Amino acid sequence: MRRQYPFHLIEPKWQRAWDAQETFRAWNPGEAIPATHPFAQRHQLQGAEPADKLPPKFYVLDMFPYPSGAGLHVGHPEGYTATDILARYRRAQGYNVLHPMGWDAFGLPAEQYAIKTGQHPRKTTETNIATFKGQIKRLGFSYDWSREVDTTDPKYFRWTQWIFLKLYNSWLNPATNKAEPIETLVYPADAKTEEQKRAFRDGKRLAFVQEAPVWWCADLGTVLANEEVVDGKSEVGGFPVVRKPMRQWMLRITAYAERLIEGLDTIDWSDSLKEMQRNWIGRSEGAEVHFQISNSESQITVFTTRPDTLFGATYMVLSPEHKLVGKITSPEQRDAVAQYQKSVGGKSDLERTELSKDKTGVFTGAYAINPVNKEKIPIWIADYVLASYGTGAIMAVPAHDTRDFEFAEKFNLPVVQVVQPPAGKDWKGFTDDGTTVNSASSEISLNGLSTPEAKKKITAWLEEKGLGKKTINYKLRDWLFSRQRYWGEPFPIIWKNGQHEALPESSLPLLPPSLEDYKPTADGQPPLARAKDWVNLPDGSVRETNTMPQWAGSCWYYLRFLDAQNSSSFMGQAPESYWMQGKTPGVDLYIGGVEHAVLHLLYARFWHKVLFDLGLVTTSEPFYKLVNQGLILGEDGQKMSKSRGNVVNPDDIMSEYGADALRLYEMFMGPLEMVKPWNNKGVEGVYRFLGRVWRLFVDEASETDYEQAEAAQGQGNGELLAKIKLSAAIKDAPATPAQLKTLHACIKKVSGDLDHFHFNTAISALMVFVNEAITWETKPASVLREFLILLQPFAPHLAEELSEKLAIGYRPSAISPTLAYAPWPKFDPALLVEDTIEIPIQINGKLRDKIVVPSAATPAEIETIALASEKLKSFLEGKPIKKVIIVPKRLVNIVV
RNA sequence: GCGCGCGUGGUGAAAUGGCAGACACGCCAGACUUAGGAUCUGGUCCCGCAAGGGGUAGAGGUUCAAGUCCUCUCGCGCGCACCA
Repeated sequence: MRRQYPFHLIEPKWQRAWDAQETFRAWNPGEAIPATHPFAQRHQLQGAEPADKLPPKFYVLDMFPYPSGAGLHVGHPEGYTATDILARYRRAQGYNVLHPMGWDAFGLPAEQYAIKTGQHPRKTTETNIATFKGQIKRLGFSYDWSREVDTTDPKYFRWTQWIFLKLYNSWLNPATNKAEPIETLVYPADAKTEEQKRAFRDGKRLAFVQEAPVWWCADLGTVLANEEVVDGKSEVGGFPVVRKPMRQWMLRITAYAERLIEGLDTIDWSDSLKEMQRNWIGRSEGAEVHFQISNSESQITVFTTRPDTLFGATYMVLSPEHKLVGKITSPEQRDAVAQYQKSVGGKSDLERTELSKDKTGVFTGAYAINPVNKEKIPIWIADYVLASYGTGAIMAVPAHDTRDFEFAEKFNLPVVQVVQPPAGKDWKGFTDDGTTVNSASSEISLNGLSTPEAKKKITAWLEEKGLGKKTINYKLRDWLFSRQRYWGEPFPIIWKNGQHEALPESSLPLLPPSLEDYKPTADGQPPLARAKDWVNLPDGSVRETNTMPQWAGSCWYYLRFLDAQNSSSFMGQAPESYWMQGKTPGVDLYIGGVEHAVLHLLYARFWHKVLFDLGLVTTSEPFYKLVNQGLILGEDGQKMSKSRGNVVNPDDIMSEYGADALRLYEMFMGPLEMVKPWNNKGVEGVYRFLGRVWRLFVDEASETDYEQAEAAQGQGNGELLAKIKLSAAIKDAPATPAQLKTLHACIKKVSGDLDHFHFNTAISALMVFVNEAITWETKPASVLREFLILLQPFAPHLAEELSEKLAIGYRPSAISPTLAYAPWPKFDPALLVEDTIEIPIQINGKLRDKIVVPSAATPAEIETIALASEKLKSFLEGKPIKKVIIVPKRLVNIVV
């Protein structure tokens, strides 16, 4: 396609101008703002101002990217453009806008590249960041680059390590339900020796060490968190994972389960996203019930959400890993049990779930006593009971639980009805609420009670008898926080005589050692273990050789942006309270992919709550409003991937159509949250629109001059832009009422749509304006200037260039260094009022005619005019009018 | 299986319960042109020459009025998935 306008000169020109001026620098309270800065001029600020003299804040954040070697794909600019448009819109409205960008740069690819080539991951990371930054800058986003952060920069991860120490040195006080410094811990009376106290203390820390079965991924050479394992495979790469007991650092996120659920009610996220988090946390209310084992001292405790069905418990099941299995198994069953345990243990979780259609299990030979009716019920082990959930043991009520029912059918175990379903439903396998039956002993009867009533009554009875208690269980597990990798934050921890100990804060940052070889050691030790000089300290203690997961750096980067250069603290109190307090507490708008719904967003909320408890931040939630942009598919409607060959490269699009066209297209495709396919023809469409905007403003003859000069001199001479003159149709003339109406309809629509993130319809409103304005013989400069302010958030380069030309032509004194701080126009409803309006007339809801009435017409007048309509005559003939409905200014409906 | 979301032209999509299809792509016709993958003008939901009729996955319902609200069915997408 022929070049519609010289974006190849315009875009670099304005990007350089913004850089030189630091146009988008956001100012903290107390920072000296140069008088020449457009922000100071717009708000008449005199240098350093306290928070209460600054305009209200607007913090708009992107999920910062992992700078991969592949560079940007078209999905990145989607969210980035949306936030940039809103940043520019709020800036024009007079907000102090914080819009930063940085790099989530620790991660596996750089490390794997290092293993292959020996190149230090630092080098790869720097190269990739440079690539990403170049591409992002080419899009003309209004980021404050003075706040750029890089999670792999020691000046940054120093504070990641520092926050880890805060976690390490804190515990959750159940009395206050808040994290407190570990010093406030009250030791139990039986912890007398320092050793006992230490064990107690280490068991309370929010960062603690656990020897536990973890997901080991041999291909990645590391363990993974539960959340990083999907369908029994690693989320990254899809490699097999196996359960393996290892010593690991854990973070006690489970202590915050309830608050992580409750906090969702205070923030503006989509219902589906909140639901995903709730599901992940997986709260369920129920009861723990203790079952005495027949002929034994031991008890089995189970968790159930249906204590009301206790009378229907006809057997019990332990998970194969349950610690009582060995103890209670009868001699006759010992071989069978051992064999079953072995076969299950050898299975990966993938195999376990894949084979789940068919239930398996083995009888232990032991019996338990049902506490409510004293019946002796057999104890089985089966892998459908998970070791990691609840108590790892269940009471089986086959009549009213699908899984138990399948198991009972297969192994011929008794099925006893205890819930009566509503009429017409079979009680076998009925799992919903009903009426309790067959549930009475000499001590208690639940018969006739509804399921919720029965739950309450039995739970109270169990508590009274000491046989159980009400319990809340969560699916959420503690966060496995260590990785056997090189390219991550080293733990500021040393081991002395087998005990861990924190390094002092003053020793941070703790840098990773340099290595020749980045592979884990042959005996499965993390790569850091290769650096003997680094690991072994003079006093005989050794350093922790695990590193933190990639999530660590992204858990708090939004806080570092508030005060990115601070070298004495992770961030200052004053910037924090200015940027995080406001009409919306926390980040005002956070946009990113839904793939972070349960990982990053849950982890970051958890850290934030700990920091809140410790008084280090002032809001209980980090991200007030969150929007997930929808995935962009390839032109074939399939997910973009190299193997399908349907990947669209933003660089190619920018070379051919310019950054403004790419920005505009990304937003014009459809609603931000929707999944939508790419269509190159669509890019051409918005590109043509930008061309029309260009031609609305410039003089054709002068453009021909420019084109000839460029053809003679070669491309790339920005000076030539000066040859292009403003169109002679643009005059410093008063606007006609019709022109003002067109403008103000556009102002209204664009403003309202931006308030609701309806970028696509806002752009269509801009198109409507241009389609109209291009027909005007005389184009008032004042109207066009207001239009450019509306266009600026979407296509900033073009808007700036045309604004400059307009200023040179008409108000040389008003040449602003940028349009970015020009006040957003206010629409005047009075200008939109029409003298007459056209309203439709319906008969029985069907459109029959349209009439033109004075807009001030009363309902009675409208009715008179409507009934006089010629067209209506044939439809009304012979039919009595029952009713006439008049909606003022909207429509008339005649019911006959 | 459970939960959530969505079904509107040839395509991407618009539409506080009040004129369905704004805006754009594509297509058709025309103008300007040596040329057109540029630009401009007009047309474009379906049936019908027209008058008119039909139409928002399907069936029912509420309403003067339903793409929009309610019930069921079907289809698609996403998430969770032996969580007791």
